[in-house]
Amino acid sequence: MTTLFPSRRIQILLPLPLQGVLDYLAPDDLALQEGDFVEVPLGSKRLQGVVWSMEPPPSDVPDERLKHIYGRFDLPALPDSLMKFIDWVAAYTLSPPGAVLKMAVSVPRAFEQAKSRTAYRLAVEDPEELTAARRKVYDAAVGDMPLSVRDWRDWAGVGEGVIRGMVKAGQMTAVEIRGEDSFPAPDTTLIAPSLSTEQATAGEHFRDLVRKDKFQASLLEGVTGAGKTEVYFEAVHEALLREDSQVLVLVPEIALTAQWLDRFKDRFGEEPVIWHSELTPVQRRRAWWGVIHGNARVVVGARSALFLPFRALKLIVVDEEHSPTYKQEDGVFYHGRDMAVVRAHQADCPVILASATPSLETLVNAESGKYDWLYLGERHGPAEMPDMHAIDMRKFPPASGEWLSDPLREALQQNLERGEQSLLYLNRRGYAPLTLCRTCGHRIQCPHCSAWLVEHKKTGRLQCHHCGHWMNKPRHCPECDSEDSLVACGPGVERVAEEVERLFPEARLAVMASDELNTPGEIRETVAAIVRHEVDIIVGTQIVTKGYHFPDLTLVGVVDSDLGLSGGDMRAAERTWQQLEQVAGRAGRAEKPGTVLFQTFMPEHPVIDALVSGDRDNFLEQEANAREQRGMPPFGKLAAVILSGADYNAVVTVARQLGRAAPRLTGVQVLGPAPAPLAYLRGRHRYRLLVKTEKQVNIQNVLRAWLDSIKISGGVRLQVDIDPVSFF
DNA sequence: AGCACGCCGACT
DNA sequence: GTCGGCGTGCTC
Repeated sequence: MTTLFPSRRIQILLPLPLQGVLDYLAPDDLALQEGDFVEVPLGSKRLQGVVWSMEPPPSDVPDERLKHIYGRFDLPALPDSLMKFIDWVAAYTLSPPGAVLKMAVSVPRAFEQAKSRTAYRLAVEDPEELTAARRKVYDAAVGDMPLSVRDWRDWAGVGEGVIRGMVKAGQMTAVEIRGEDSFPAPDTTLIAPSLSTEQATAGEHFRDLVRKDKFQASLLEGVTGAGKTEVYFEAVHEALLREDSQVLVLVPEIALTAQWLDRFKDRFGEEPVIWHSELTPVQRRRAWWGVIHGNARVVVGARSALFLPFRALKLIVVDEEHSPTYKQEDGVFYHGRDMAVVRAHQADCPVILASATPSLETLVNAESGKYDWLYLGERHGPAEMPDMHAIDMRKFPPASGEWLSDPLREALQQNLERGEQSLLYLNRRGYAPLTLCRTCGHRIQCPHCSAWLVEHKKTGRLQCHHCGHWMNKPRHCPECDSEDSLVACGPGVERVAEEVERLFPEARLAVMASDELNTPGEIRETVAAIVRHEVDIIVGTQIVTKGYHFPDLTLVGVVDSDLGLSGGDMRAAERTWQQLEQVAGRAGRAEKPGTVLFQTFMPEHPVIDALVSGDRDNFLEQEANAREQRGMPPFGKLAAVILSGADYNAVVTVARQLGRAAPRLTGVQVLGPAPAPLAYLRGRHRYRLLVKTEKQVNIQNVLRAWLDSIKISGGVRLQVDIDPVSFF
């Protein structure tokens, strides 16, 4: 059948987890190019998609089954580098390309035409005669930037009538600008802070890379407090000197970067464009439009910012590159740090991975010369590295129900007397991680997960940290019904805070945990209060490790240094070291020297030894050797196949079936199936297989061939996690 | 991801 | 005899 209007076949990628692209017909007279946003029918719905190819390969879907596209949106095309990136990520993670596209375009009302508004710019260069008011307008003008009448009024300090008069007189012309798409450009003329010699050297190196305008990955390693941010700001500055350039800075958790934003504003006069999943729909749309139209020059964001439609990416920075938060573990499983390197490669621009405690993966690449390696060994300004000591808890056991040893208590006391700030770190939210019945030994578990419920005294609840489940703390044991027999076991930050209150009733206390600080504003406020020294002792989880600078903080006590060392995870030691090194780095960041005390039951453990002796090279080398021997990443490849479902038997059946069909190839090893470490999560039973291959093996091909050979049914879901980081 | 088609329990 | 459960499969 021929259609009335001549049309051609094109391929559209829809932001849905479909197998691939779909063919559509587009009228010949509609100018289209790859990357264009179009609207198409799918079933009974209208959907937005992207032209993925104008020359589709032959397909077995005949022309007469094809539908016509409705039309094209008036938007810049999806940049070619992003299309390549989407295809690459899809192939690498074994995800449908549409699922990856979804991450790039899931912006409310992204395709609607923005309301345009009228702005005015000066039309005549240097008019000879001007009234005083009009003179003011000329003096206020910045380049030929168009402003609305109202903005001119406020900016130049004249009445609106003056502007309208100038329009009438032909001294100004009207331009239509899109309603929401402008961001103020960062100011590159501000005076940079003075840098130390090593900072300046590293900064110059990065400026050079940016000027070369080629892909190159670098590790910027620097002890905590060495001023890495100022160094990569040099690179950001250099990139911004180029016209229409864009820069992406990835941070682990955008909610926690208030201090970072302040520093950026000091350096560049404006706040960067912010991107994360908690943005309101309006903010999201505004940021996305700013990026695709090119006027969002610097974006700071969580890992999902990698999928923004940058037109002219000239630099990517991954701050705190070791952070496990870069790993996305739902939907499309990807590692933000690794994908940032790929993104930079495709955009052909430099990428800087910054950390005080680099991941083993990155260090191996730096050592092999694949990445440039810049090292900052001195703290900036007068600050020195803190003293680190282990407290052997076997020698100084606290009384039952208490968690702070005598040496740590004494150190806190002295620090208080000196009027300096202290931080107690415990990576455990809530009051107690376990509630136990003294009578029958019952442990209160989450009904939907294989995990204990954590007591939160503040809310009087027992709460699951893996799903949303909670219950009020009961008075009777749910198992044996004994009254008042439930006891809290182990410490969380709330409990340590309680102990501090008891010990130092006069001290001003702040608890920093995600349960206490819900919004970026609350975090900002608490951080500011600490900086103003309105707090003497901080008790905090994870979130205190996020690069804060507290000048008066001189003592850090790690309540349980051993937490996280047990439990078979190949990254347990590395991660614990990173975390503790980062916490330790909060101490003594200004003039006053810092002390760090690690409470531990195994002071001889390599992690504790590495921290106390400062010999991290030796520690990391051992870690690397251990992994190399076992063929683990980064020396081999690893993927996890996770099966989950509400019906235990169905899950096990599929798992066994997969295990039997496991590929038998040289250089490929399949481990399992075995119950996944969290064997029951959110009401689903979980089984896992691990695939380990030698480095030269294409693990994706192995997985595809294997997984395609098995038919999965019965409500069982299969997820593939390439390069898994957490093993839960 | 939606949404429609399709085979087995409690209602007018 | 029909309404409806959500299990499987398709959408160009």
